[in-house]
Amino acid sequence: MPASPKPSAPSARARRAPFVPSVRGDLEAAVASAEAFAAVAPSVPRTAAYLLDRRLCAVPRIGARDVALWEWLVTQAVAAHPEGLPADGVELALPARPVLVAMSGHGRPVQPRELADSLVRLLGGERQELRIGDVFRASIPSWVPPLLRPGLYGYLDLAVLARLTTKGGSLLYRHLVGRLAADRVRYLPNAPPHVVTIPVAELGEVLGMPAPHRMGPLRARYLKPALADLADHVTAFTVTAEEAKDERGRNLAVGFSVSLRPPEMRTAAARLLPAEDLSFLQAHPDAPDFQLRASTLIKLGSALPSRRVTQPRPGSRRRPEAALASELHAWRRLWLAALDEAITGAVLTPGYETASYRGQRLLDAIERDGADAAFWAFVMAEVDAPDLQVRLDTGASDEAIRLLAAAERARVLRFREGRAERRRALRHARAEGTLPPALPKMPKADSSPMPAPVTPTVAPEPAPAPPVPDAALVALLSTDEAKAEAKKLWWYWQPAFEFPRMHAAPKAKLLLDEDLDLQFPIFSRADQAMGGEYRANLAKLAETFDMPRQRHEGRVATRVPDWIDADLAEVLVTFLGMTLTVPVQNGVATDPRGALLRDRAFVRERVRKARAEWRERVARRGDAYVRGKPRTFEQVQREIYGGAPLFVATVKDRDGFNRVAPPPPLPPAQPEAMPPAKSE
DNA sequence: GAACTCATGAGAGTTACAGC
DNA sequence: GCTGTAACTCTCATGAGTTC
Repeated sequence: MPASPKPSAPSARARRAPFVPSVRGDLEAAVASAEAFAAVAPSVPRTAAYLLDRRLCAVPRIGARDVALWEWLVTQAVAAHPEGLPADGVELALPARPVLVAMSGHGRPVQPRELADSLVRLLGGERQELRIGDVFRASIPSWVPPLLRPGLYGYLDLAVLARLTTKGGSLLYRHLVGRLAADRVRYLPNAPPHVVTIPVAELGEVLGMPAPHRMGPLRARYLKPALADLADHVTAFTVTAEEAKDERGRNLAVGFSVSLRPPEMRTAAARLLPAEDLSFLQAHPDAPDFQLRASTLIKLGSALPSRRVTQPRPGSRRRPEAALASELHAWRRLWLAALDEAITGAVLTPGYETASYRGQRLLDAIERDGADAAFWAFVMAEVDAPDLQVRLDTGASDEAIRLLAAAERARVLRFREGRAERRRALRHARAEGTLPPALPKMPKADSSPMPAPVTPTVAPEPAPAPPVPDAALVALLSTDEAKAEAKKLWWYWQPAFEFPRMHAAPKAKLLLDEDLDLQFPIFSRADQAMGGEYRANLAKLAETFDMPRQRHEGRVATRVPDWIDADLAEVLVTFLGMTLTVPVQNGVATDPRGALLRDRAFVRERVRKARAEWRERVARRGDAYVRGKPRTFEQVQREIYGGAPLFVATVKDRDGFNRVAPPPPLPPAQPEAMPPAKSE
């Protein structure tokens, strides 16, 4: 007799909302030029099944550039069908210009005729006569959609694909990314290389070599050029190959040793951390040139596995445990020590002379890439070759504690000096008349001395100005005065950009109430001409950041909703507050109103998604979860076992099989609502 | 005898440049 | 921005000789 069907409890994974893969990097910004494409380096998610499929390798006469084109086509198809590709394939009509950028990784712009040739090689059919501004047709064959059904994902870097020159290199890169995804390999510092073994015949297929697959030609014509290509252009990992032979010397397989490189800042994922964990940064600022963003530390925590928490064993399905907040603070202290060493020249270790991010080289990197990128590179260099962290191990000596304290004091002095310098510059600029004088505490609406380029008086008018035509609006925002005002507005937002949870809502409210009219008269007039879209964005920013309160709740401090994390906070400030500051400064604000509307729509979508994800997470954590309080044993167990009841009462049925006991009858409805009389 | 290395040449692809 | 062209580079197939 077959066992009675037992309804299995849904696992935690099954109950979780499915992971939605998305492109890393701004595709739209990337295709502006080949340089922008290399800088943004968009990465696209692909399932392991798709990456390990060999039908693309078998396309006759396929080249490295064809692979780059192919991945671009699939990316566009996925973007056009976010709910899943149709089973019978996808017909696309795409502009030629972006894809030419995505194929031009070798320094020379690819020409439309080469795109046309590539399309014929990949998809067959009639050759299309193309020009750079044309739209071309492409069809994704029906074998692709089933391979892209959700599963394990790896990320292909499209900029790497554009740079690779050999077809073996491109195909091997795809295959190795697929194997890393299938084997769930994640970065761990000092982890041994992950070995991917591929039999010779299979390797021939992977590299696109026609049969017969003999090791001699395979090695000389495909494998060596491919490995050299990967060594030159792939940034995510390094790979070496070793051939395995049998006892008679016959080649059996090739073992690829893949070492993941430390994650890059742009690809690291941000995660939710309690605000109090990183409020330390806000209370301990550095000089602007060296100030780190909270989001950088959060990303670092996600990218670097913790050394204090026991990590999952190799091959485990579990993700590595992220670094603890205390570990992030330790990295920050080390960074301060390195900064102090570089500025003062007081050498701490021999690495000062040799390491890539120490001494003057560290200061150069900060000037070139910014403090956050330099900090990231410094930490990754220390992870690879620990030097300063050995010297400054606080458990080893008191001297290390003294050095770290000295670095902290140096940070305070830097910050104070920078602040004093900014104030001196402000006073100097006001004395010279390049900046308006300081505003009185109680501003007079009728005596604003701010010079305006077109009309000198900018007092708020009772009736809204009639809409200015777009050309006039663009002209208004193209003057030198408007550019100066945009620069001033950009600086005005900086505190909110750095510390959004503290400053974003107050800044938005201040701008709405008085500062926009008084300090930014040109922007105020432009906003009136745009129908008040900028003010609407500011109102949206203030409302999103500062939750509405009940009457009995205090209104002094900003009350930031729980679902706003550090990244979303930056997005809100950037897209609602600072939208026009950069384009106006650069003189490229051709459609300011459209930009405001687009940004608001983008933010609305991000907010909706963040709120939905937060609700889902809270619901998963359990009914009695309170933010900031440790969960009970039972809550943790429920999460582990996917909500299945921890203890199940059973009874035997008439056949003698144990069944889940029916739930006990509910207590009588609301007996305590009407307490019985004491006399009873 | 199987598998490998090496040399060679054809053809396709890539790159750079001039001219429009 | 496009086209034509020549030089260069790369890919691929093939065959002779060598090694195990």
